[in-house]
Amino acid sequence: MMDERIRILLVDDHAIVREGYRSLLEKQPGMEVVAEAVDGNEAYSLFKECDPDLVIMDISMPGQGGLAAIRHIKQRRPDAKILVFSMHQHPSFAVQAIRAGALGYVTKSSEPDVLIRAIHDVYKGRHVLSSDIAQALAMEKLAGDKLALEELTVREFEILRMLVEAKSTEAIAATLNISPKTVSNCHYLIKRKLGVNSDIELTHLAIRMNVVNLLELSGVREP
Amino acid sequence: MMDERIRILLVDDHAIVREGYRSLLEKQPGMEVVAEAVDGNEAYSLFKECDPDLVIMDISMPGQGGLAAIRHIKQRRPDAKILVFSMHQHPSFAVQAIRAGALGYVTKSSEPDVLIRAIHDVYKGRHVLSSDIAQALAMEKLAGDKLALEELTVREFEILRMLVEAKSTEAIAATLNISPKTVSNCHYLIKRKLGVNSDIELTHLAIRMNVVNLLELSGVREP
DNA sequence: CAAAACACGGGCAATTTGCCCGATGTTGGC
DNA sequence: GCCAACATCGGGCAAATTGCCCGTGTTTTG
Repeated sequence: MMDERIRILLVDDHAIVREGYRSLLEKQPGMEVVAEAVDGNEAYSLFKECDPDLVIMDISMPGQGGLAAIRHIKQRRPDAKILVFSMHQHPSFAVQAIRAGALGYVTKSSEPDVLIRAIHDVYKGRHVLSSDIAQALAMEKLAGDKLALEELTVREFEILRMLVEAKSTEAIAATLNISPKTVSNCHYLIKRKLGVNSDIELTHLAIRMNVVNLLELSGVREP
Repeated sequence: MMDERIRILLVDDHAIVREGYRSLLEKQPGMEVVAEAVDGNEAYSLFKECDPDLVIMDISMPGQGGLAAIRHIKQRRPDAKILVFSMHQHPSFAVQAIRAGALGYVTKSSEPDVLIRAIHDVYKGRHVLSSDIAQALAMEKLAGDKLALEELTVREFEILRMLVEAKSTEAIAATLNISPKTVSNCHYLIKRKLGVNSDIELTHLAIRMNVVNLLELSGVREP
């Protein structure tokens, strides 16, 4: 009865962020970090091994990304509790994460207590969205500005991100373990769904939608 | 004599990252976090107020970002020790940060001990680059893509700009009163001269080189 | 359980790309 | 005045890619 601590698997590629989680969660009597992973593959392996009560996951990681890991975990255990904790403010990310099977989505700008509350909620099986995201989504809905991005499937979204990072078709195919032809097909479907007819337009759209971080592509220029 | 702890000002907009720093730095006897800021403005105010020995700064923050803050601080106190700790692997960031006046640049993927070492080095006035960045910079030097842009003829540059604005080959041909075939040829020559092999890479390069205005492409940014 | 949606990939025509070539200016040094 | 160097302009053609359709398994959903 005493021992109902939430056993947590932590997934983030930044050591300092993991340090932050640990430090934060150690102060919570009802929580315990039982494992840490630095990418999607390790996340899945450790999930199998540890069978945690809850997973806190970043979704922008090198290699096999977080979305794939979420689907993978959900496939193995459909009732897994996954809370995504991402730096991306753009609501599309939240939409994709929830569709991939996450129960909650909280931005890294959120205060620690928001995260703690989100963990409790997700642990109880409730959906959680941090307020900035919820607001952005609401705005979008009100404006009727349904983003074409949300029409994309999780897989397509995943491939889109790799494409705009200028990864080659072959590289993407190798990463995802699928045929280059499938990637190429997907590339075409993405372009059709988004209504663009060149890779350059696609890149613009991706930048505008914050699918990729402008700052990662550009030298920083500040006034 | 005993009390030569390095007094540190921490600047990062993510609470969890600050938590991570604090937790990490608390374990270091020679270091002490004397203040924390969440953006560039607050960083400058607190710098004036606290006069810390060293500043650890993230550079991708909302509002007037970290680079402006670095310049501002350096202007006030040219011998200020600033260590940039950023999630961005792209070397442009490091270049910009160092130019702005930072002494060191370490990526967030780095292990905690790398950060600790970097702090000591920067405190002593030494330059520090994390090894992934150093490697990327070396690569860039070898590739020499900075000079490549200057190899372009005026015409090529003109066409490049239209291309990255997502104008079609036909539209460009019509505008310039030349054959679409010429534009297509030029497109190829540009890619060859710049050493890229896809339009997406071309777009990235163009954005990095400021051939196109980021703000024109990026639409509305989230708060 | 049936229908829809999705992931995956083959096939194939229609473009586009990559690369080479030659025909014209036009600029600049000798 | 002449040659060289270079930029501009485009044709040609094989190789690669794209656009589009299709069929097959597998989940999700109503």
